[in-house]
Amino acid sequence: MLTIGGLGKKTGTKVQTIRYYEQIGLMPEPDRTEGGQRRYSLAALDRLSFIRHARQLGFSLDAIRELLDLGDHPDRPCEEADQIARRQLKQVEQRLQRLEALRQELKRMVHECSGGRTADCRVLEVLRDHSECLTDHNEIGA
Amino acid sequence: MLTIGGLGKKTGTKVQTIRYYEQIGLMPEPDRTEGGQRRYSLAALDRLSFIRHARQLGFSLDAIRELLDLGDHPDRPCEEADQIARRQLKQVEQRLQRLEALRQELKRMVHECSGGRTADCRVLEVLRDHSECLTDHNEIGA
DNA sequence: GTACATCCTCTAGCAGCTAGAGGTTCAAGT
DNA sequence: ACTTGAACCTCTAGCTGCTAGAGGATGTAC
Repeated sequence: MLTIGGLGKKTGTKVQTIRYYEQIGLMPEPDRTEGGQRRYSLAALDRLSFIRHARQLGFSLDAIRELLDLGDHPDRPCEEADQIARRQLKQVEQRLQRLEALRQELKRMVHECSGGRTADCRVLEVLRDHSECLTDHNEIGA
Repeated sequence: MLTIGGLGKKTGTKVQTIRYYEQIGLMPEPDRTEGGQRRYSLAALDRLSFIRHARQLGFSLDAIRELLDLGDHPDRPCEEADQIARRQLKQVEQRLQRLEALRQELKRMVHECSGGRTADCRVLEVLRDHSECLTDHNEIGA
């Protein structure tokens, strides 16, 4: 039986975050000691590891919820899980494209700055005038 | 003199967002009609364009605030602006690296899924067991 | 028996918006 | 001059995914 702190250490999760996952129903309510402290089973450790790993791969908490549900029904076809992953992959690829365009733009900005007065700063100039951009970067590249 | 809606259209910004920028002091308080509606000058249009463009390039509102300050002092050296841009470039490059690693992992996951039952789903399996990963993806790739 | 690390709940905050309620103003058409 | 209706106003609350802090209780080791 793990304390919440122990579980946090094993999974690289802050204590508050674990409680937050419980609050939003992503982690089940664990057993408690007589004094009211949480004690976690190995199943909880597995589940949290899954969640954290999926987070690291950029899945949203909603997507993770779906994936966890699917994992609980081993006999259902796995198409859904596959689709969620494909969707995620697509998103990642789109973000990559946008970020790459941003990188180009920023690089150009920085390289053209020769270090004079701000009045002549290419960085500020480019920001002032979108038409100088080589790429369309219409969405935030985050 | 532009209405807030007109300004929004010209810059691709939602009306609420413009008011939000005003609230946090990124946009100055504009003139008002007798009835209390906002009316914007061309200077305001320039400023908002600058802000939106910088946002598209991924700068934080704080960074933008700094950049705007620098733009208001044309005689100061532009090193600072350059540094802000370099910092941003670095961040973008780091994100690109992480996202690329995630893409690999997701691609592998998806390709290995042969479409059976969830019990045998590679997607779920990989998520369950981090040790199957080829890459370290310790931070969220967002 | 006492120290003190860890736990508890609760509330509020972060970025950067976005949406809605409930009401007012402006400009165009008649 | 009057009416319509789109666009404006303020205010509050919500989104994601946590994170931090207050103020107090518990558990464990010595």
